[in-house]
Amino acid sequence: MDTQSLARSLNELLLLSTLARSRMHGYQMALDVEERSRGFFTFNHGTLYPILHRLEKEGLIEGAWSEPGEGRARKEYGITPAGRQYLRELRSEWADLYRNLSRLIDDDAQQVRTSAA
Amino acid sequence: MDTQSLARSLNELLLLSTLARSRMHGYQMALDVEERSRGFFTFNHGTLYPILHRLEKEGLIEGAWSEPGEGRARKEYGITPAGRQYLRELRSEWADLYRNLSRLIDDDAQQVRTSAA
DNA sequence: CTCTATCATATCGAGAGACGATATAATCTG
DNA sequence: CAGATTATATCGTCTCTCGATATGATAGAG
Repeated sequence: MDTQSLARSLNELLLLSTLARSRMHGYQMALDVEERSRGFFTFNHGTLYPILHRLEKEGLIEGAWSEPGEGRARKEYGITPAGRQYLRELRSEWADLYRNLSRLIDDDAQQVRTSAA
Repeated sequence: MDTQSLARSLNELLLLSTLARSRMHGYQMALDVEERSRGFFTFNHGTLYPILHRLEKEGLIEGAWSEPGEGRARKEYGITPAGRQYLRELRSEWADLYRNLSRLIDDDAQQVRTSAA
């Protein structure tokens, strides 16, 4: 496990899984994640945009600026096939992580119960 | 969710839950975590010791050097009551995190399945 | 019509912390 | 005795989050 990149991995997972549901622009992704998680997950703007730029650079998402004249300028993103593949990997990594973590935690809980008895 | 401190939180969880099972020294904790997770979690030494020092400073663990003459000098740690309390909080935080994450992921998986059908 | 709040994107500096490298030394093994 | 392993410690680098700050468009209030 690369613990260093956990935050990055989680942020990417949240954004990509949101984009997998439907195309949308950055600000909307942040609102969507926050709303769907009932406020549990949030995005700082200073975190959000650099991640989107990185994901686009890596070909995992694709962005297109709205036509001038169609209201406020925004960049709408969609997930690419590579992005979907990477999303599957992230999902699997987090499932593995939590599976392994639970096993240790459950062991401990049992241990605590035993030694407290 | 404070995503920045995820790595820190996970590392602390791994170490504290190990110490909750039995007293041991730092190097042994790293081996223990690695062994019990069948190699999934590992600790770099450059990560391990600073964390132990921090946890001790915060009163979550207590260390005592082995008597000189009892073989190789090592520092044996035990978890404090405050440490056990903090461990419970960490467990709960991670359970919350994964519960919230799964909910979003499951939603997406459903969406993907639906749109692929 | 003007003023303010919100929408929307962007970047920068500071700080935190993991990671690999490096150091030190005792002990065990061949 | 030599090399491997045990055991702790620290330092510099690198990555990344986070809060602050900037910019400007648009919508709604008065």
